[in-house]
Amino acid sequence: MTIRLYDSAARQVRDFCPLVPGKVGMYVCGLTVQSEPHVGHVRSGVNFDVLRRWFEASGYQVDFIRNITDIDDKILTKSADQSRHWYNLAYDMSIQLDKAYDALNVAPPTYEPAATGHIPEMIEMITDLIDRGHAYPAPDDTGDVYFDVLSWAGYGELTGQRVDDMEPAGDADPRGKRDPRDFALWKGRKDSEPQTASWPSPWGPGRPGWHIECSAMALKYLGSAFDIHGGGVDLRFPHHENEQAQSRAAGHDFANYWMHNAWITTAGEKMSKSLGNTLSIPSVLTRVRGIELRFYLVAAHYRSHVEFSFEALDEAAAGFQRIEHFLTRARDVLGEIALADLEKLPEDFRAAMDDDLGTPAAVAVIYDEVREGNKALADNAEDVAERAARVRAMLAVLGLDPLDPHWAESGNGTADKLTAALDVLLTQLLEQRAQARAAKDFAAADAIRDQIKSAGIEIVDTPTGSQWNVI
RNA sequence: GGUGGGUUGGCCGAGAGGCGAGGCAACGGACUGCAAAUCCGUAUACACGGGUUCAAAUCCCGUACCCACCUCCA
Repeated sequence: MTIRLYDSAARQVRDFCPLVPGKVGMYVCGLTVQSEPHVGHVRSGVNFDVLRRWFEASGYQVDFIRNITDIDDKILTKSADQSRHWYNLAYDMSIQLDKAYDALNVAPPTYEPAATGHIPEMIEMITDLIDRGHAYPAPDDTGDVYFDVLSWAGYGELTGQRVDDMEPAGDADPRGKRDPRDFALWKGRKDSEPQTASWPSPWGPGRPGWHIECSAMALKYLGSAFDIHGGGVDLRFPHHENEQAQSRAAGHDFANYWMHNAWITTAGEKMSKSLGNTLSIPSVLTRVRGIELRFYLVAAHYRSHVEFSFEALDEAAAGFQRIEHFLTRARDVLGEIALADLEKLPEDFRAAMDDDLGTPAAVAVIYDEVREGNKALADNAEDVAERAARVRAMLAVLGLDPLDPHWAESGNGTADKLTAALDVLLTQLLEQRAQARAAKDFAAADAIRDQIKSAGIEIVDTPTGSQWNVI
């Protein structure tokens, strides 16, 4: 069975053929840590986490590099506005980002390199580009170094654009450029910028341009050629176009496949422009749990534009709870639920995932299994066990297994203790209600049920007795 | 101006020539003391106009509207 992926460079779905059999090297552009992470930011994290998990489930050994860019124009501007050190802002935001990823069960990558830790590697690559005639230091005294776009015939091929149709790059003062579309590899330090934001280089003190860090870090950790490069669609141009141009101009094959996830918008606007912090991860998590937000993101195809709404988010949460309830009831019957072997994943599920990560169809398979499992709950424990194990395994591939300890609310066992304490109290109440029902004192029975419900706990009556769930 | 994507039922969201993905909500039924949960069933779709075809939501042509990128962006 072959995994097929949409390669945005080829603009079509291609069979995935790894450069080294059994191994995958993937590089994903993480964030520029300049503001609090919101729902849009983490979509990319979740989507590529699912891809990574599917590769691993399919038997690949994955080397997954996801960088953070911790120095750039915006970090300097914003930190100055907030009267704080730029590195404090970047560090603070990277901590927030880690928390957001953790809240959504986005597994840490193999390594998360930061741009500022790789200045020598970047300088080396820039030097190489100058030696090869594809870059030049600005002739003025700015200390800038530019990539020479016209010297590289392949420029524009990733995004299917002709250089003549492009607008000039605005990332630096254009006076030193040979061509207005040339982009900065190195930015000479300006007097207005903090000393701490500059590094020595053959061209004087300065800092890296925006794109070079990814080329340098991908080269260092994944080698001259690697399998997959990913990121949000907005990065296709200029970021990825420029990365590919500079890496190939420096003699590297670079990425074999390019994958881009689509946007999440609100009210038709992309999130980076709108709504401030109302859609920050901590804020959204006051409304739904992390696992529900992740389900919302996974239930849509990664290349589909998602129009975010709280109504749709609530719907997704309700839908996910149906899956969870099946597992809860199955566990009550079975004691515990095994995790099915990956070879036993339903064929439809595998086929959906192999087809360019068809998570919507994969989720539909989970619902089919849940429906059949719910039926079996009445009289066929063996069937329940098999189906529940498959549901868990499918959810685990999507990072959505509710029984994964990652989702436990606290790491110190408090949640378990509280659950045990509640169970003691509720068992007594349920016993009282059972006696009332047996005596046909339904008013008393319903009063107990209402009281429990007002505490946010629902009662599920089954032929073998009553159970409780926190709603 | 250049490049790419989209418009599917009350809502979300798949699919890509023939059998109505799935979910949420709604309605009817089963179960229940009544509910809840669960199961069974029901209805409501492919932006518009042409064309190709035995057959089009799907392919082609045209139109409308929306969105993204064109050097800040996940």
